[in-house]
Amino acid sequence: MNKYRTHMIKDLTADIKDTVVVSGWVENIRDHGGVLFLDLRDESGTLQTVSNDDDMFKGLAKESVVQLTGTIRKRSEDTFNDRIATGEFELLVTEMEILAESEHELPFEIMTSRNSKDDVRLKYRYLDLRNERVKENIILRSKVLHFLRNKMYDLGFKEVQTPILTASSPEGARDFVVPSRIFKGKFYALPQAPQIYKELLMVGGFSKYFQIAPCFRDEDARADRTLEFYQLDLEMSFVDEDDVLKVGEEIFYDVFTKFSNKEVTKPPFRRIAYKDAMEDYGSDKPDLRNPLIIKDATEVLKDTEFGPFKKSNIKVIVVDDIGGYSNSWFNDIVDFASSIGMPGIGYITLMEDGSLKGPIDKFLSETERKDLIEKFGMKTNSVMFFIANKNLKTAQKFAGEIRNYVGEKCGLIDHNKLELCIVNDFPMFEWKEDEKKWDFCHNPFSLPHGGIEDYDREDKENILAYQYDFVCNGNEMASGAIRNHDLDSLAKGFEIVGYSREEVETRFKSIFTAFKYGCPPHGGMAPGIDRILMLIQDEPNLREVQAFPTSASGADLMMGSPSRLTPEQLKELGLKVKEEE
RNA sequence: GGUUCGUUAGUCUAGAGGCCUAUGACGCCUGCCUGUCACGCAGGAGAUCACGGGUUCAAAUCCCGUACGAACCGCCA
Repeated sequence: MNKYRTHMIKDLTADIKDTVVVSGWVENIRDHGGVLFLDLRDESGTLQTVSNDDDMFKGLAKESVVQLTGTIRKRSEDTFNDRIATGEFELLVTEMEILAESEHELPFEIMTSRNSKDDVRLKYRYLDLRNERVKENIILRSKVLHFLRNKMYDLGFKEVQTPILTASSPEGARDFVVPSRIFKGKFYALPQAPQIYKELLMVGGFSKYFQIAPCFRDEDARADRTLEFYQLDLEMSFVDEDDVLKVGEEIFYDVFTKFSNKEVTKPPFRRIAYKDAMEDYGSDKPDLRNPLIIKDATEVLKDTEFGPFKKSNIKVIVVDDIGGYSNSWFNDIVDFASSIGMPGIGYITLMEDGSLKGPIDKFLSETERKDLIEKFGMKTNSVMFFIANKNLKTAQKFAGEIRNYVGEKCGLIDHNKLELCIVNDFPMFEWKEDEKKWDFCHNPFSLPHGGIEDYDREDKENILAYQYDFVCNGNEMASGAIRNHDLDSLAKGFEIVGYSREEVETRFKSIFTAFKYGCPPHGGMAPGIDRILMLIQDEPNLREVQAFPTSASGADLMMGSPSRLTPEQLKELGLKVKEEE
């Protein structure tokens, strides 16, 4: 191949007769006195090498970079190692050259790096990356990117790159900003998403655009949310909602079936209206692996004497076959409920003799008992949980959390499934009680179902938008919409949340000007690459599928960012920084 | 901004007011060993118990604060 290696380790076979040169890292040395083994690792695999020279590997530290020359020798059958691909042969080393020595003491052992705490791993991420599983995640990421890119080209999309230095946008997440040296006192912003650019591409005549786009949001991170992440951003013109959803279904189905062994939902995915998702699952990202469905018992219990249920929305969840569980089992659920801020959670068990048992029972009338059992299909030994709250949304949200918790606790979740659905028909507006005003529920640029006339409706909470999320196993995987390409309609939507037409035209100048010159109907979506990888690899944390992640607080422990600038740099940028004492 | 949990040799970890001159494993160093493969055996070095303050006769251990880490709420159109 070249002067460093004749083969990558994965390309070695037992029958190679010529002299072999391989290079890589020393994974381990086993000295048996008279016979020594050195495990060599390169990007492609691991190889046992052997020497009978006691001094051959003397003083050599693990993880040093070496070049080994020798010949391939078949192992005797009783010394095969079926744990590595090269386990039926070894390299008899005649010569070793140390290309780069490593410290003898490492921050952690490569083989078990994933057991170390996150901060140590991130500080020495390049060592962590040598770990097989960590490396595998990043290699898989490469494969998925390759696959998605090919897929998009196959589907007739054109890849277009849009600026990273762009303008701060008034809506949405906080922007990361970059000071301009030339325009002192002015700032660029990093894109939260290439939203406006891709719509302008539609105006520019591109009908199928995609980009594997970096997105930046200056908001607090979570296990499934980082400051910067990648989306498969796509937009299409002359399409309706179904056209876009079909593309999304194909992308998700293909990428999951290709890279995961789990059972993947076949298209078409179930469409669930936002309202139904909230009602049945207590979430706009329902985990459909969980068979539990939330029911509404408000009507049945409308005359209840039980204080916490009075004048409340009452949600119930029935779980079969758990009636016999211990008090502490149920107390754990009560503890969970209190940990998420619920005032309490009631439950009743249907006994064999048809009676009900549990803390709530004594507050129920005979009619209520009968109705609850019949209406919600309680069987012997099933338990009904009660989630009550005066605010409907709160009741739904709490019920959704209980549904998730109990579903997992009861082992009802099939972890061998990737269960997809599409939540759509999001409401355009929601009423902000504290501000006493309407606000956009999702994306202000989405098209309302009824067009511009919709905005004249009195029941603004019922105005629905062509807006949709792809959801998998309870994770929001992609978000998208058919956009509103009518200027008057857009302006009217903004009016409802309190912006004058002049204001809107100034704030969204590019869009409002561009749309005056013939904007085709268009829509799109943006699947999250990191979350796709997280699900494929079953990682609990997004950072496991990123090559160089920051800590959850956004600090890069390896690079030391964010960092201070020198006074000279600040001066050149025209910036003054308030010093910490 | 808030809630919860955490921080003990290079790494992971034990520890519940005096049994701590801090446990164990891995790693590291030295020696032995001709077939191991997360080799084995023997020996050795390695920890101001995150930092600052307090309570106490006595603190790794209890309390307060700070820093850092993790999960979550807010936030993320």
